[in-house]
Amino acid sequence: MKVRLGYVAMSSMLQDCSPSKTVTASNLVKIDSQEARYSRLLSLARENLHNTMRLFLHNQAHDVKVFRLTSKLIPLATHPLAEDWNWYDQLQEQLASLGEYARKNGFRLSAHPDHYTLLNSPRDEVIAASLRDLEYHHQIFQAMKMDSSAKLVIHVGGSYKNKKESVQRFKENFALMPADIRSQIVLENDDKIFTVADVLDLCYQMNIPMVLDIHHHWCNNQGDNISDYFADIISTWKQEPFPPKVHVSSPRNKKNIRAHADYVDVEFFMSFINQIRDYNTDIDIMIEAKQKDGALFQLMNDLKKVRSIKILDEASILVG
DNA sequence: ACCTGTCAAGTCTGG
DNA sequence: CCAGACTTGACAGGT
Repeated sequence: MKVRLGYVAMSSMLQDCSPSKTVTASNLVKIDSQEARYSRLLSLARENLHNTMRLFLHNQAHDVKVFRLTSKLIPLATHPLAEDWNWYDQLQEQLASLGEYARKNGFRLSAHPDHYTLLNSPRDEVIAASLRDLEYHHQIFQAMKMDSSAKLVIHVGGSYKNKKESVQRFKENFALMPADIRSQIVLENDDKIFTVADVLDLCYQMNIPMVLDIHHHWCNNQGDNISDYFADIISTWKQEPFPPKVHVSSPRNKKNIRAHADYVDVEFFMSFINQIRDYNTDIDIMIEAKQKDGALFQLMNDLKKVRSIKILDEASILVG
């Protein structure tokens, strides 16, 4: 089975290459004319897209095919201050060339709308804001001309003191989402509320692929053994062009187990690989570590010493 | 050049 | 009922 490694949003190796530059709302309102505000936002966005292309070139040069785009590509895109800013038309060309490069090189791209995107909130305004945020992410991929294999990874949401009702609300609100957005959404187990078992159940009912986060499972598992779920998690991806996706990170330390460590521990990584190798399925692993691509390449280097695997290129391995 | 408090957004906890 | 934590990179304003 082939295992490809990827990383999140930004490089710790490239200097001055942030794809997430922004301006604060309070600073933007200091600019008097609407036109000048939008032009400030536009130039930041262009810089972010330019740096994203640099990241793509860097990734391609080092065989990294799995990558998550930052949610901050277009500054304040869903903020009321930018409501009438037509970023889509202005950036369409630049986004299209990113998409073209990504497809040409077989990149697997995703995005991870942040924790404010909650499809199971009981509050209408939260649902509306969440839909806006999902539409924003969807538009980015649309401008890049990517299909629904470019996924939006989200969590189920809050517990609102009643998990059962909260899951029910997720199902109802998810069903109300536009179909093109629905087909892009995948669900991930979280580190506090919805376990692998919870999310897997929901994914089966709603026909949604499931991203397994091994670190979150470690924090939130109700005593479940993860290997009992591998077969079912894998099969949620069977209709998809890409193999199952797994998030891997090491806990920062004993005191702060939910935070991500700088690097991924090779023993920790291999203990997961050794559990899943019997299932003989290709997988893509998103390395979630503070050192980003630095952590990915460090892990690849550490893996050279592991005899039971074969190094295929700078960012993928073969597990026998 | 470097440091620190703050940031658009929601939920949950603890006082 | 309200303030603060949660998590994160980057800004903004200070030294």
